[in-house]
Amino acid sequence: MDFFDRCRYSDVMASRKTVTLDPIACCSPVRTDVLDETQAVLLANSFAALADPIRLRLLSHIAAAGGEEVCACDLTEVSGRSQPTVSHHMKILFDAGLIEREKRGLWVWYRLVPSRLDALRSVLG
Amino acid sequence: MDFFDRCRYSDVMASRKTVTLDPIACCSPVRTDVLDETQAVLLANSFAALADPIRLRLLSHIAAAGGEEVCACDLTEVSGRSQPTVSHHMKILFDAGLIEREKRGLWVWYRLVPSRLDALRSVLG
DNA sequence: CCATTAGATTGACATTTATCGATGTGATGA
DNA sequence: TCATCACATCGATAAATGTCAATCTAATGG
Repeated sequence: MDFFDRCRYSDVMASRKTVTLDPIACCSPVRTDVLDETQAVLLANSFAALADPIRLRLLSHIAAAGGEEVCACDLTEVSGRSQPTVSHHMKILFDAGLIEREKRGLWVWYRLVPSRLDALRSVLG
Repeated sequence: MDFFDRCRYSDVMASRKTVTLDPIACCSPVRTDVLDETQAVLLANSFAALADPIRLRLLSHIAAAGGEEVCACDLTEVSGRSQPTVSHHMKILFDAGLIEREKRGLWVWYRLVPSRLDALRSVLG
């Protein structure tokens, strides 16, 4: 699987839910090369996950835990939104690969995926 | 004008069109502190400007010019969108402070505002 | 002046998105 | 087996967004 295979939209989408490879890793910095259509769609999708104040605060709350996990049960209070709404936003962050989730007993625990934030960051520079 | 004054949403919005100060500069990295509501709204707005593939490609095209200006007249071809649509997207990038525009004669020339990309980037790390 | 040209604005439309009540699902413990 | 709990999903609705044809605006050159 070469560079271009890894950049194919269908492949990337197929891997989004399970995720072992980082779809952003294949994109060069915005600042040096002109993005092709595929890269642009992919990146836009990632930035869209950050383009909502509620999601930024949820993400920031998890990130600020410093590697510790955060219980989903705390997030309605953090965000001031209903449980279905929080669940919806967490799914978007999860699908974007920015957080991992693990269910233990009745509770769901979230943690950051720092490499994904790094990847997005590097795209900007 | 102290830290919190600079973070007030109304102030930031009022300064967005003229821009001498960088509204993002007041925000700490997502990864270390929990964002307050005001910072989150502001940042979400900035990321929203990057959350569209057409805008990413337009921005990337300007960025790839390496400090040179890019003529608006080239951008419909670059993006494959109509002139009004391109104008709409350029306005969003401009309002987000990511590009500057200058009209000379009949043409409009765009250039990147690198500091704004830097600011956004630093928020991610 | 007037015609022409580049780009912005307007208005309309279809699509997407954020939101939440209601309901589904799966784990827990009595 | 059953009630309860935490979270996900569904369905509906309102708001925001991307798109373009038509039009407006301002600069240019005759």
